[in-house]
Amino acid sequence: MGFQETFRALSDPIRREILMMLRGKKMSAGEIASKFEVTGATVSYHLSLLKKADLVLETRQKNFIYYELNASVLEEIMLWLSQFGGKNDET
Amino acid sequence: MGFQETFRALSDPIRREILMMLRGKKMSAGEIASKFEVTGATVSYHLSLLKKADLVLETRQKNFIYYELNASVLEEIMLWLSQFGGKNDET
DNA sequence: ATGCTGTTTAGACAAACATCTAATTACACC
DNA sequence: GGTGTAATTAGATGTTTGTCTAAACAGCAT
Repeated sequence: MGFQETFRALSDPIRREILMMLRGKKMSAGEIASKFEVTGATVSYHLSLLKKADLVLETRQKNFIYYELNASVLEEIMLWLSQFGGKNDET
Repeated sequence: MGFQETFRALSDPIRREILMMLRGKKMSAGEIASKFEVTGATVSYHLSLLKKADLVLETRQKNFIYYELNASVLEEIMLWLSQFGGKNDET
């Protein structure tokens, strides 16, 4: 919890890419890792940060670990951002 | 430009606080710095990052430098965030 | 030109980050 | 119990970050 962790998590391109992949469907760690050039260990590290920031949820099944998006935190961020003029409020 | 810089800029509590201070009114660098415990040099460093991320604009006047909010980049961020379910789209 | 005030830049440094390789854990299946 | 596959954790390493002190720059006033 906390904006610090959330924004930091969102600051890395790999992590943003992971979140985008996760729109709609769950994916296993290996499946996610296969989409990147970096090692599986590195992707695992990124997943752990996303998990710590509460941006993804994990569920175990067989010996796979599936990740899915948790959009609720992103909505909090949107809410926070909306305090800055939001859009065209004062036409 | 780029989400990397923007999110990174938003990840620091001091920088978020500065942005909130700047809602509505311009403030000089010294005025901003006086609100924090850290040195003026440190605040200057944070301001430079905010400026680089295009989140603030500066205007010089006398020997003061005034900063003001530039909300447009924040709106881009909101737009990017809205791809993640936005709200309660699929009731 | 000299000095004063506001602000930034330079240099140093500890802490945090992203990445790798190697080792370890966690399950399932034979 | 042993083997194999999926994934994480540990340890090492180079880079980036946030902070400080001290120095430099920019204007204005004298």
